[in-house]
Amino acid sequence: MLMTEKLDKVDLQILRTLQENARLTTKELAAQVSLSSTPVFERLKRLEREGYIKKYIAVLDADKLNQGFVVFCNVKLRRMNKDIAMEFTRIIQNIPEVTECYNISGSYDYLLKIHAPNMKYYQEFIINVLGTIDSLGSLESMFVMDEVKHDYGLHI
Amino acid sequence: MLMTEKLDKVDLQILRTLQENARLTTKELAAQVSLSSTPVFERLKRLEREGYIKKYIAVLDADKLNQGFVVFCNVKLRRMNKDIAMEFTRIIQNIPEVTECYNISGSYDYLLKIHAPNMKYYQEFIINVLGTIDSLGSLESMFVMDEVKHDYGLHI
DNA sequence: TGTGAAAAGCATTAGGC
DNA sequence: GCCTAATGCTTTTCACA
Repeated sequence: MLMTEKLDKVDLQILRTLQENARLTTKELAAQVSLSSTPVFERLKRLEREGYIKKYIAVLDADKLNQGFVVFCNVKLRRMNKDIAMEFTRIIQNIPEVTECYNISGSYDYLLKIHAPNMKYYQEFIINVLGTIDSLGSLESMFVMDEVKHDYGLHI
Repeated sequence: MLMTEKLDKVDLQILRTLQENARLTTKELAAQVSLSSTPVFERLKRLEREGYIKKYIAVLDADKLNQGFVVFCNVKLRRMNKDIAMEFTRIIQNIPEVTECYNISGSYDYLLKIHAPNMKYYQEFIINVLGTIDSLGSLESMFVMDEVKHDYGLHI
């Protein structure tokens, strides 16, 4: 990774604003930072090119789309070694219900975030999908009762 | 919440596509679903209006923005009752390092996701910020060593 | 619902400070 | 770096199938 120049206040303001609303026009962004469209357009392209902006996404309503049953799942592997870990992470990539997976420190090896339509679906998912992964040792489900806070965006 | 009509295949395809790239033009979206711009534009407005699309965001690179030290933190309250829970969640809303907070089932009451620049910052954050919350009982940090998977988008 | 055409507005480039 | 001005697209509206 090449070292890139430091971001100035305007760059940071652009990033902050886009974290909140990625569909603003260049013109609207420009108004926010008190510049004309041209420099904002160029800065934006630079920020994309240099990887500060990874992608633009639409955040959907999980409840309305029948994916509102959310579970964090702690996973311990059968044994933590390279082959078993690689097998596990490879399989996880192809399970769409698992939307996030982190290798973490502590009593467990991985933390998964799982989206399902409901408890029944989740129970069957555990039995028929996660439970069949050979590299998996043990598993602990933490059901999300309430999403208290979800900032899409960093504190920059 | 009013009951809205069911989504058809085209609506779902639009949502799926926007989860991947929220900056596609109406025209590009239209090409994907083999329609002209007009109906796609109208469907999009409807999906926004009815709340299927909550917002559009730019996903930034946390490492490049000095927020790449990520920790999941299990929190147990001093006592789990309404007042204490409300106080805790109110405070959490105003801590920018805490990007996510879930009320969960299990041995702990809350699961937090925290972004920090580095371990030293995090340690001071625990002592000076989280540790000073009166409603907090105990705390367990799980450090993210690797983000194995992060799908921005639901399986729809 | 859909199409296609037209008006209004934006993104993008060029030329200059 | 920035600006303004010009261009070619896109979005958005409208008339109509």
